[in-house]
Amino acid sequence: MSSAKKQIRVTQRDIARLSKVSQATVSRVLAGDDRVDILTSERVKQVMREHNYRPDVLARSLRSRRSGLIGLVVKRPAGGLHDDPFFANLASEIMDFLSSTPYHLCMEMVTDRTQEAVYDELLRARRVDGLILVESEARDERIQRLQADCFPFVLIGNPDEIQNADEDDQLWSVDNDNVAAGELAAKHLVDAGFKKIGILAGPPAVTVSEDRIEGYRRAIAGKQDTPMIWHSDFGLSAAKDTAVSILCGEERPDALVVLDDFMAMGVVLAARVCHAKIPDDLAIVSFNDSSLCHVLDCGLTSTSLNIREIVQVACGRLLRIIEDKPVAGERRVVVPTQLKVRGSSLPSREFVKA
Amino acid sequence: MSSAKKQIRVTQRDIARLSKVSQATVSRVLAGDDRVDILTSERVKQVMREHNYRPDVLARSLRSRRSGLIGLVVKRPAGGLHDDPFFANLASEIMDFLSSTPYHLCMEMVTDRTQEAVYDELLRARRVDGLILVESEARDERIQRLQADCFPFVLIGNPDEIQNADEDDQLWSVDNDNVAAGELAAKHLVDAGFKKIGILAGPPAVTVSEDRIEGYRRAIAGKQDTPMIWHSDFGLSAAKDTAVSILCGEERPDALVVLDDFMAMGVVLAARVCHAKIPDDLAIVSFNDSSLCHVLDCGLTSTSLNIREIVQVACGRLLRIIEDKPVAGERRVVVPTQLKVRGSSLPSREFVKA
DNA sequence: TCACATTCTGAATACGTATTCTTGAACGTC
DNA sequence: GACGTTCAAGAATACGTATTCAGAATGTGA
Repeated sequence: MSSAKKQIRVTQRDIARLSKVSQATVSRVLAGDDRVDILTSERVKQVMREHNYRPDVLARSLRSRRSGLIGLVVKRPAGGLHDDPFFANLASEIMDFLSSTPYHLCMEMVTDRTQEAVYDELLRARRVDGLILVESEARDERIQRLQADCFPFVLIGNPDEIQNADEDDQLWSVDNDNVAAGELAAKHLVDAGFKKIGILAGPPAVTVSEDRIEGYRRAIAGKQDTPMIWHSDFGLSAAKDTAVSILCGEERPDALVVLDDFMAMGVVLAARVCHAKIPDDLAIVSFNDSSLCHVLDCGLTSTSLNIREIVQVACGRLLRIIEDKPVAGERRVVVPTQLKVRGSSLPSREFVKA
Repeated sequence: MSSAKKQIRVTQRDIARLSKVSQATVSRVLAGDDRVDILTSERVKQVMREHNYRPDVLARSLRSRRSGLIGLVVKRPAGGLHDDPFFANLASEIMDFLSSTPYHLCMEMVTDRTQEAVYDELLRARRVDGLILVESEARDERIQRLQADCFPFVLIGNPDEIQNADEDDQLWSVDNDNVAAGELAAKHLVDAGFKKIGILAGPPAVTVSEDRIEGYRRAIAGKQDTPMIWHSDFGLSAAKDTAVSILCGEERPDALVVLDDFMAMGVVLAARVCHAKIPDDLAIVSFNDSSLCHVLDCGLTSTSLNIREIVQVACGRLLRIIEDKPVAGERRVVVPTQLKVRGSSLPSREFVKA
């Protein structure tokens, strides 16, 4: 019985009929058009309120050729999204930003296999007005397509490897300077007096790995003879395994730059296994400044990526591009990182070492 | 120059003109209507391919009165979503589920203040076809409204407090049995031989707190004279503070049921501060079975909520409701939980105690 | 009084699709 | 040869809105 209750929609036509005006006038009232008589306007508004009118977003979208949706496509990592606090942060900040705009967030998870279909569905079918692309791997062919289609998008990530030779092609991007961030992190360890500083990076092909390694190289240049570089998959247990073999190895580092907080926790576990005390036997600096940093009792020194600011810039620009307004500033915005120093990089024998 | 490249849309009318048929026929071909001649159909399809045609989701939505979007509204917690792995999991699983359907996920973050507006925008404006509601607090007036409007939704959470007296009102829900989960967790500690088992719950008004406390009570009934119950806000540091005062208090428990993994990590930190060894001085069992469980070197015993299964049921039902198909099974589905036993609840002196 | 600008509003149209209604032809059947 | 029947496909319409165009009413200046 109750399920038979039919959801009847109040349209502008209904409001028009009830206020003895035309549908066009109702539309104008809604748009705040000044050319409509103040009295008429008030009357119509009153009727709208009385009948609880709400414009239909579907019709409006068709007419205006705008869906009001911003797309965020994330690639499904091997073990689900669970372990990646970066995306939770990102999505959270984006929602936060969009909540003060007329736009909404449409989030999609793709695998390599479904990527093509999702692209079609989201862009060509006009489901979203614009796209936020999060790129970790260099040379993504998607970007070429988006540019070719003149589809509004911004890139969160490093465009260097991607940048089209054609200067005319608009590629707006925002990113941290990961080289600088890597340098900052490693330099902090150098300054703290460590002598055998290593870096545990993610897989080699990933831009963020490469960049931070480069920064690390710069920081230790002249301070340390040979760089100590290891790679591991992202995720806690992979990092732990690698870290165990590092700590049991010949050339044990006394400090480690680790590519993210989850991996750092893996290193922490490995250190316990290998009886290395943090920070005295092994100092750690990592990236992301997630809540994991507080899980370590002495606190994990980590690099804040200022995701909030990244999102502000990225979304702000995307909306301007969508609405065809001029975008101010550089093509590529670099958001500064900040090192949050905590116990994991502050050895108690600091002065002894120095 | 390049920005002037105008995105021209290929419509059914274009395809119709080019294949010398009517627009209606093109639509029929697209729908796979058998009443269209096979030769015509092939010809039209060929033209579609040649011109890279894609139906316009906006127009289709207006016509079919379906947006193809599923809404997920999350309340913004005090410190952002970052600390809540539950939502990251949930969103991730939902996206996963929807990726094999024609639906997409529209995620929205609200505060208490913006809740009303979002409800209007999402539902009344027909932006989404259905809603996944995640309810922690009892008696949410939103549910009444959704029911009154006959809007398709499913509830993830316990409907007991919410359930309308009117049996006819459709309220589909899926949830863990948190009483059972609480009982299971506490019983595990009883069986392990602990004598002074406490529970560190979240804020009192929250259903999940109440239910698990109730389960805890049942488990210790007859085994332990007085229940030891504490409340704290969610989040690592709040839990840590509370845990410190617990461990420094008069009646120190030898085992603690903690409401989620993040709070449990807070307890772990507190234990270090108070020189309590885990699990020998303090055993811990918590909930969510997140990746945080592996951050503790001995492993954190935790209760898997089977979020994947919850999402399967919830989304499966929601889609059937939206498409007006009969929904099978109970109004309220209870997804079982599983205790993942790890080191934090396995004292080395287990047999000594027993 | 007439020409003309101004102010408000209604009629008509378009957005791109799905569907209903109608038509035309081909094909028996009586 | 007149009359259903069936099949394929076109014409027309509707979904709910925004916008363009046109018209009525009023006021203004000569």
